[in-house]
Amino acid sequence: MNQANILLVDDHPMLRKGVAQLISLEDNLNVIGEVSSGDEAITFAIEHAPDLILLDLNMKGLSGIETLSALKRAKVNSKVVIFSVSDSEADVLQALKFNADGYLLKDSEPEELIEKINHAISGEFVISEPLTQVLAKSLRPQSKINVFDSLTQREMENLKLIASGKSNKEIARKLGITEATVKVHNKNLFKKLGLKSRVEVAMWAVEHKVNF
Amino acid sequence: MNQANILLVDDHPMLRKGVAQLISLEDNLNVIGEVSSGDEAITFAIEHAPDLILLDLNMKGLSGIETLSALKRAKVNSKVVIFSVSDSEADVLQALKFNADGYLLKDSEPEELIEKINHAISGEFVISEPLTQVLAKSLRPQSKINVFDSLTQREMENLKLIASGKSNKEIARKLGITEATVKVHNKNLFKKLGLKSRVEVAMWAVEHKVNF
DNA sequence: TATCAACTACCACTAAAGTGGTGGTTTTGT
DNA sequence: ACAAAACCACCACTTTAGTGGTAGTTGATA
Repeated sequence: MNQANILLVDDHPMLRKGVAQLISLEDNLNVIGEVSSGDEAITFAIEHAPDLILLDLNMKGLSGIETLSALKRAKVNSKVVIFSVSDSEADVLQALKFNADGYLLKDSEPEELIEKINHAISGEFVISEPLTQVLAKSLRPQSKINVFDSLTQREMENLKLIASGKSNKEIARKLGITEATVKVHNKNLFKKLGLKSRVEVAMWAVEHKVNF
Repeated sequence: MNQANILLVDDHPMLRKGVAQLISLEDNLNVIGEVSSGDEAITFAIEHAPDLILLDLNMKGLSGIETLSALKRAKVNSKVVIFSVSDSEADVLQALKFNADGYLLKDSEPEELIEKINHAISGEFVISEPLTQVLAKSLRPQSKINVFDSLTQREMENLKLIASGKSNKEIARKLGITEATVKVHNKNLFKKLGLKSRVEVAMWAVEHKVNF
């Protein structure tokens, strides 16, 4: 690849100029477009198929995430790297969920930014280093302090076994009690967690990162 | 805190010496113990309650993860930071799952190691920078190429709704078809995925990072 | 000691989930 | 053009899940 074509999407013209300026200093990178909204980004991307799209998160109109999602749905082949001020867990996770090809912070050092952009173009997933903590945190088990230890031993066991896809009959066999009793524990479990089916219990377990 | 007390756990004496040497150069860090197995680590930790435990993953006898799990179960208050050569996704994720307080690579630069150890002692979760990619990857949706698009539109919709905890009746209403038909789609869905209950389907969806 | 909470167990009943078999429409390959 | 395959829809029927109520045992607490 000679030059990689880049599209900038951000509703702050000044910031676009700054980034464009920075990128234009690299002779293997080329800004082929600057737009200020998600709609424009989608139109432009479909037409010009840039190699990489640097996408702001907080825009008027279509949000960055919506734009990302739309781009992916439209099967645009461009790499899409989020470029945001936000280091909030929710934003980062949502970007990952919708298959962003990277997430860079606006306060990155210019050199780092250029370096990561190059990596992204060559197909690597990139993310600003300070976000490492955020990612790790979202993968670690939760506090477990509240609802969690209001559960009895049996209820806890049922919780885990339900989340493992076991039927009441199997649970009964495994715990050496009757199926009727298993159902009672389930009933109590549901009430404590405010849920109404074993599927919800299973998803609750995932949500709260229960080890089963 | 004047000096932080550190326990080294690794079955390579040479490596322990090296790390101990490095740490002893810092006057706020103090190696109070070196052991070569998980069992010893647990005994020592309970007795001396070190501030931080640097724990190797690949040991003879109790594995690092087993040791970690045992330490946490024993309610040892020490921070436990994994210190390993492995950058494999499985190892990192397992460490997180069992509530490690950090994961550092053995090929880290000495300065970085010291820095991260200090952060860990002050309660921060630490992780070597190269592992960022690993974490991000594990949070991103999967390839989706295989089993995934062998599913029909309806089956896909059912999959998502089941994982959202919806009942067949609710799904039927939402899709504007009868409950009987929903059940048929479920049946086919189960067969294609090789599962036998909606709970398994829900967990499968989580496993494969389906967006629902 | 009286009481409360957890665990166990059983029953009867309702609701929901899952299975086998039918048929009709659209898509695909020959 | 036509058969095969894939998809969607429905019903009847069986199995599993969930609810309400009763009750005996144990261990902790007031």
